[in-house]
Amino acid sequence: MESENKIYRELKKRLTTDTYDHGQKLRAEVLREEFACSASTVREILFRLASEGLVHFQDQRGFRVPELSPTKLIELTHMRILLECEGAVLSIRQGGVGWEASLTAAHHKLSHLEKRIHAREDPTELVDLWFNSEKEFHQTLISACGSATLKHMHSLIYAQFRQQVMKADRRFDFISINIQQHSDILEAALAADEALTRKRVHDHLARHLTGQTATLASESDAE
Amino acid sequence: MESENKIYRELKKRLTTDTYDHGQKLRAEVLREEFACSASTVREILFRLASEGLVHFQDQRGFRVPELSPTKLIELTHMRILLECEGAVLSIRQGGVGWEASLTAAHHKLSHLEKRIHAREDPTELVDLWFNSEKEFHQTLISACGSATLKHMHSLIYAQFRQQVMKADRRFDFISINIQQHSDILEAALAADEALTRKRVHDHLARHLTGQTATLASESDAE
DNA sequence: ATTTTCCAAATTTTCGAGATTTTTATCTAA
DNA sequence: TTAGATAAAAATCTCGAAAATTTGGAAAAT
Repeated sequence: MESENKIYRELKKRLTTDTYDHGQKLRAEVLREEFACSASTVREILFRLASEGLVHFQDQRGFRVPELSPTKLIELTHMRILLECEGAVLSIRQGGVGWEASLTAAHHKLSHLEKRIHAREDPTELVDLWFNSEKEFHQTLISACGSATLKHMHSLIYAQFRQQVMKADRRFDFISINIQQHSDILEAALAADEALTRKRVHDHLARHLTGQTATLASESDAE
Repeated sequence: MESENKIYRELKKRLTTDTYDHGQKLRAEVLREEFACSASTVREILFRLASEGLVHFQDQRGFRVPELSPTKLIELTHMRILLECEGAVLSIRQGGVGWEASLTAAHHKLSHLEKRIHAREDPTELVDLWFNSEKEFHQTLISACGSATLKHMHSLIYAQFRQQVMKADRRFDFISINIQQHSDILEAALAADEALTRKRVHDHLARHLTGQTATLASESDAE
């Protein structure tokens, strides 16, 4: 009987880091057993995740991991660009030295990790670390925007975005480009160049705007 | 035993149109009785509304209508400006004649209603109609943006915004200014003037950015 | 061979009661 | 009188089982 919040976090993590397949059914009975709690508790958590967009709910037909959707990914990317540009610019204006320090720190950790990934043959073990570091960097970028609402919206969008790309991102085809882009964003932000920051955030995310999901490898065998 | 979705919609309506007071406790037992369903069903719906930000949940302490918060209102207004400007500009680019027609229609209905309100001594009966028309106009404004995600985010923000101002808006102190501003937005949008549309959307919402909630009248007696 | 109908199994949804926690009221001591 | 502790009351949370719905497959009909 784990604490409800623990189960929520564990499920959210699974839903955004490749444990489940897109389209897979989430049977309440199975999860109930796995987490040693009642079906109602699982149901409650699944509803919560459903209204965050991380699981798909259909009346009388239960819960599923949302399908891969190129359209959805493009929309989520647009929203990320909109929110992160706005948040970054506001942070530049209001953040001060404390924000610059934490952004530098977040970038340093991310950069270090990305270089390790780049050097490795098989970076599988580092995937989870990367998910966390990359998220932290982007969250820090907008952390001084002054709006809890904007940050909350961003975290909702980011989680759904992550869910859409969780399979593809595991291969790190883009890692060397990414290292450069993260540095570029840091540079522009520290220089307090608002227009340049916007451009670089946009460019960083632009590769998801094409519609080609780049999902070649393992196919998702639903159910 | 009403259908779950019906209860959800009814509760959402109450939460955004003045039926409840800010800070009021939402006792599961009371609602259970009122809607003739089980406590678990009510609980489920309240959780759903909680993750939309329309009710406040505290572990072991139940659910409440969120408190009035000037800060929150400012943040929500910023988000509305951000989302509506983006959505309107995209709609201008992609909408075509169909969109222009429906925006004109939505404005016509809203305008007609606002003139009736302006003419009346006591517009109380028209409040609910206005809530719907005003919402429809702003939703139509962004309806051709091409992003279901953006529209969904906007509807989340709009509902919370409405909840924050539901008491103050009932008095319609602003109605004559509003009539003009809605016309101005329509005009700029039909002229496909992106910058002007942005400015006018901003100006329309700017009165909520000051922090003065203008809550003089009835005080919210919690509990 | 294909479609339709119907039944049984599996899954989801609702429910009310018992366990746990918070809140309120009362009592005692400083 | 105030503060703290204790007990009673009220509310929330968890749970498993009953009710309702969907799904899968066999039998019947086209």
